[in-house]
Amino acid sequence: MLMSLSNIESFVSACKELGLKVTPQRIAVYETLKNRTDHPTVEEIYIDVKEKQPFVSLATVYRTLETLEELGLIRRVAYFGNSVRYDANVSHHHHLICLSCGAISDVELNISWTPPEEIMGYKVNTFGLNLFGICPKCQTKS
Amino acid sequence: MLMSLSNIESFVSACKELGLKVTPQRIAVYETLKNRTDHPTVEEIYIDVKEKQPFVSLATVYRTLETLEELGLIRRVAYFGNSVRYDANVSHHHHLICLSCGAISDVELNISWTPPEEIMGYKVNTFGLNLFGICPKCQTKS
DNA sequence: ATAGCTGCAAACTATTTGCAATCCC
DNA sequence: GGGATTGCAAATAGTTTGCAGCTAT
Repeated sequence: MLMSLSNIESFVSACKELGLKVTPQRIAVYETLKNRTDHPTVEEIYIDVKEKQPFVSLATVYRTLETLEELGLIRRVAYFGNSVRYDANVSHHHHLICLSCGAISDVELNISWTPPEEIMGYKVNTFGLNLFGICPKCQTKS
Repeated sequence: MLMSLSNIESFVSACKELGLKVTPQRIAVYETLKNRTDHPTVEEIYIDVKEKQPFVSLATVYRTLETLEELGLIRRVAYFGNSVRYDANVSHHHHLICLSCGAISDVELNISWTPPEEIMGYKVNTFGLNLFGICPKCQTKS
């Protein structure tokens, strides 16, 4: 399943607006992430990206992800394992996390709850809900 | 502020029940974590523990935390920085996370919401809410 | 007595950085 | 052309592990 052209195009125009150069590596990283829903690690993204850009370096993938995250085009995900995971879905959503294998899936939940604007001295911006459980695959294994 | 004796005692008896040897290092690690509310990293715990056990090794702190976590005496916390953080509060509670400095505080929130038992094939056990914002200290700095 | 712990040092994994070459605008 | 970006390799940070000696039970 390829990413729709409009997604690439909107990524390209976002880059231009933000003053980022549009390089094939950047497109490949973003496109890879956009095509996955499983919140891959940097290493996993790197493996995918190499199919399109065989000479890409891991350092570039790290740098690209960092840049895109700073600009809000992708999101770093709360994680429990020992490596960072990324998500191209920057809209407000929540996560389902497998306690057995660490997989993370997006969930849409209608929660009629808004966080307090301020609590314990913190100015609250946003919130995220993590549901912990066992994913379908791991249920089969056990 | 020292930890109350009853906390140490209950930790000791929990260890005995679980078949763990009660070593001064373990007590020091647990006590250190129990005395803090800021979800310290392993390095931070190590620094504190050294005040009581100057010859403790970092590897022991890592191993102790791992052991205590497996037995449910402490909890590994969702994190965004590049090191793991721990929490001696194993009761159900939520987190306030500072987007600027990464500090994590416990919050008690009354949320009249229970997660679905099953969603998208996952068997859901529990959930955690993260509120993201800016902590009091960082509000002052900016 | 002995299984479990610990300290040390070395190994490993994830991530970051310096730098020269290259590429977009 | 020129600053941003890349690839490579080396450096760093965080964590884990092997092993010999020690300690709680």
